[in-house]
Amino acid sequence: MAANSRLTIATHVLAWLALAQRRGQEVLTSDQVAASVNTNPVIIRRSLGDLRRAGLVEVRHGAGAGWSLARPPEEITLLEVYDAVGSEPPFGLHRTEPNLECPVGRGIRPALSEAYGRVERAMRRELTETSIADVLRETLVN
Amino acid sequence: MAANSRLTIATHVLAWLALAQRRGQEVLTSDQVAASVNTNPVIIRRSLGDLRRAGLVEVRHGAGAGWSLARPPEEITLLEVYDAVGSEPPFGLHRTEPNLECPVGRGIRPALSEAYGRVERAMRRELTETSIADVLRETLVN
DNA sequence: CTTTCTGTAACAGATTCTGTTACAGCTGTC
DNA sequence: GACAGCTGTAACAGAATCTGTTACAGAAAG
Repeated sequence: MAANSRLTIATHVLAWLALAQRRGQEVLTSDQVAASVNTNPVIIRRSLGDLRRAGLVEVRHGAGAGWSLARPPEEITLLEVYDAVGSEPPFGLHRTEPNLECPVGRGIRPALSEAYGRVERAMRRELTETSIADVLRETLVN
Repeated sequence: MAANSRLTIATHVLAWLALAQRRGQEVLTSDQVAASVNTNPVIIRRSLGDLRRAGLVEVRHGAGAGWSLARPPEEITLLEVYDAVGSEPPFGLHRTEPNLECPVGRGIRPALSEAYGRVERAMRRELTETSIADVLRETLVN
């Protein structure tokens, strides 16, 4: 499967908004953001819509419209972005129900759910450790 | 995207082989495994092929053919299974190259690679903590 | 040599993601 | 209040991937 790039796009958008803000530019339009990400403005608006619903960005309508961060970039973690974009969990259970007459088929789904839950918690814990400000700092040294 | 169920299928297969072995059944055919997972035998053979290439199972040909674990189930971790089935990493970078004339576009890929690397390492560390024997034990109490 | 099952190719259907066009709706400014 | 600028979202196309299925050549035990 093609890896999911939604977290990447959303993080790119937020980092760019953070930098623009630091440079004194209050808002950016989806066209301006799209120019940095090098994709279609609608893709950016979809991503920004996710981020707005999660309370991470604000939008201004009318003339001079555009987007800005709703919170300081130091306080926005990658976990919030991850949840905002609504990615699928990394592992899925069986698509078709296993044979419930087999002892393994009967009990494996709760067993795997627990194991997968531990892995996802470890992943989420690590996503908490990086903020948009961290990403921006790392970005600008490269 | 539909979550990837390859790790689930492979783990199911290994747990079933482990239980059969404990019950004195030396080998299982792909048809027998498919009956427990409730899917097509070719799906199982594809999964078993991955596991064989990783050295986790052995195959016997000819009459009375079938599959068996190559190592004790206590020593097979979910990380090995995860690597064997060759899943995509959970996060992908941009599909199209970002705008390199933008400071964010220029530096964000290495920055994100590092952050994603930390997350994947946390995930892999946690996958090491569960073995096929653990999964089978949890499965049988349910 | 026969039988049994593996290994893999080829293909169909479903699903998902990105990218694109199009257009209605909101809101400052004049 | 009309206009202009940008958002929000629907609709659709193309590419990619995954599961499931059929088919068949190949290996090896007896």
